[in-house]
Amino acid sequence: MAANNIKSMFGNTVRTIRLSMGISQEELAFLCGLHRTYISDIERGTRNVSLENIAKIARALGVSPKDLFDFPN
Amino acid sequence: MAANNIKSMFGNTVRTIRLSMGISQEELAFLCGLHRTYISDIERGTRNVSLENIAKIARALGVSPKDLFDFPN
DNA sequence: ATGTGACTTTAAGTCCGTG
DNA sequence: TCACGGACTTAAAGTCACA
Repeated sequence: MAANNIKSMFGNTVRTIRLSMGISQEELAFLCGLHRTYISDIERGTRNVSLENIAKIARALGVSPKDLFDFPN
Repeated sequence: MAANNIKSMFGNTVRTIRLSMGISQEELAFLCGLHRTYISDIERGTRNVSLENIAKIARALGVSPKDLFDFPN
């Protein structure tokens, strides 16, 4: 898993925060108002998420959008 | 102009950094490998930019992606 | 040098399912 | 509970002419 692209790094960050909250992908999907398969894809780094969904995910995770980009560049 | 949505805030941040570099939208577009009018749309907050283009823009501006989200939630 | 509406092509995002 | 696929629908990507 080459995690050196923005989609993978974003997905890994989402997964890490979600697991730290102790919730499932389905629960996060519900909190975001997004589809469960979409969250799965995002965490695996296969989706090119756009701004409004980044905001929804950040809100659902209780962080600010920039926290989802807090990986070593 | 509700600047309290993520597209507008992202666009404003891009514009601020671009202007601090003293370059035009056309020059930024060239550095990004994106279209001039697309950059214009982004800065005005009318485009729902996705991860890969966020990465291109950050690279062109010489910042990390999270710097483009450095606004108060 | 930039804003904007219109447009076509591509990919985002949904929803059905399976092991 | 999640990865993954197929088949969709909607929206983003990308381009243009003109103000």
